[in-house]
Amino acid sequence: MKTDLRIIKTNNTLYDALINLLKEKTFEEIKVSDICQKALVNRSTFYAHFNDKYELFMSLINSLKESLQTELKSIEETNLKDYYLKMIEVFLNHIEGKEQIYKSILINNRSSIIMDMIYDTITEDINQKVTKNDKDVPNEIFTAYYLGAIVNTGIEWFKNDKKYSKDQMIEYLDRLMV
Amino acid sequence: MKTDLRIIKTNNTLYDALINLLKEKTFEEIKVSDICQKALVNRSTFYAHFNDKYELFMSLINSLKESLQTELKSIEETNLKDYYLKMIEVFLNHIEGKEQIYKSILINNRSSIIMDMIYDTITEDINQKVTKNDKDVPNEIFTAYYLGAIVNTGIEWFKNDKKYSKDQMIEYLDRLMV
DNA sequence: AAGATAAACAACAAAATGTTGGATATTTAT
DNA sequence: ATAAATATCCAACATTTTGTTGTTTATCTT
Repeated sequence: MKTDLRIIKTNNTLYDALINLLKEKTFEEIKVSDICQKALVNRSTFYAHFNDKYELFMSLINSLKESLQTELKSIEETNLKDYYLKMIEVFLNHIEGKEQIYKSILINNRSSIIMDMIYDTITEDINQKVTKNDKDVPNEIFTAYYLGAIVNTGIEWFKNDKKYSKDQMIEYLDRLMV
Repeated sequence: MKTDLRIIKTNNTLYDALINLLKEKTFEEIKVSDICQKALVNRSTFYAHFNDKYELFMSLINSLKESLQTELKSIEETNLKDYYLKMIEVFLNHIEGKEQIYKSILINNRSSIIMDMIYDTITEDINQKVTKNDKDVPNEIFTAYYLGAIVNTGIEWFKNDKKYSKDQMIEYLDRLMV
């Protein structure tokens, strides 16, 4: 049994409304009524779908997470170094592909949830595929270090209007990772 | 003209109340009335000091920022590598010193604002002191990379109940930075 | 085309936010 | 130690935002 078109439709317009509002104000400043007004959806309908704005937001974040997860699946390398190099590419492609959404969230809001989401998602993927590192350091530390470096660099690149090309960035990150 | 003791007093109890509430719930879930109730401060008094709970929160974050700034001043190294090694120490000491506050914020809440604050503060300090890096990569990229790595590793260490000693962590980070 | 159901609408209750004026308590400065 | 200054308390109120509900209308599914 497939989902009613009307449901998909209102969900999407609610997502869109939220994304656009995020360009104007902080998430905290956005009221449920703002979202509904922009989405041309009745407030009672909103509550039929989500308990509050956080649920809507998390649902949005979750759809991003699912995309990222799928994209990470393409990485087959289990060797640490190779995995990271591939991952950098997948990651930069990912945020570039969802540019509008990421931009709207990163403009007025602190990188927060998004970074956590990305970080967690990649960590899970790494833990499944890569088992040990060559340096003499515990795995969690190792992962925290390199993921922190790569994700943060990617986000900064993105926030600064992608001053360098994606290929250039991959090049830079490769060089730094040596 | 020094500040009225009463003001300092209520401000402090409001901070304390917020910090303790953060151990129990998300910042979003905390209401102004909750804070006042816990602080034994009248709600109208709260509004005499802060426009909303965000202002209180940001004021708290800001006091953390000021400490960190002061502590970073002790670093005199302008050579990049040396700066980072010193900075790691200052940084880990900083979060360990304010353990209770950082813990309360990091338990139920996403690392977000805190990480941004730390990241921004150290970046400013770096930009004042260190001018160029040896690798063939733009400065912002370089900084984003290493700071992302170090700060993230530090936060993860802290969130996981400091499984390793601080000296051990400094050792690990030194090794990874080579 | 008929039945099912989502969305709109309107009305309401409750929670939380802000604001205000006057009484009370504490602090500062003399 | 006391007077003047002012921060806090208190209580009441207006406003905003959140949630909920029952009915009608529109849209989708089969």
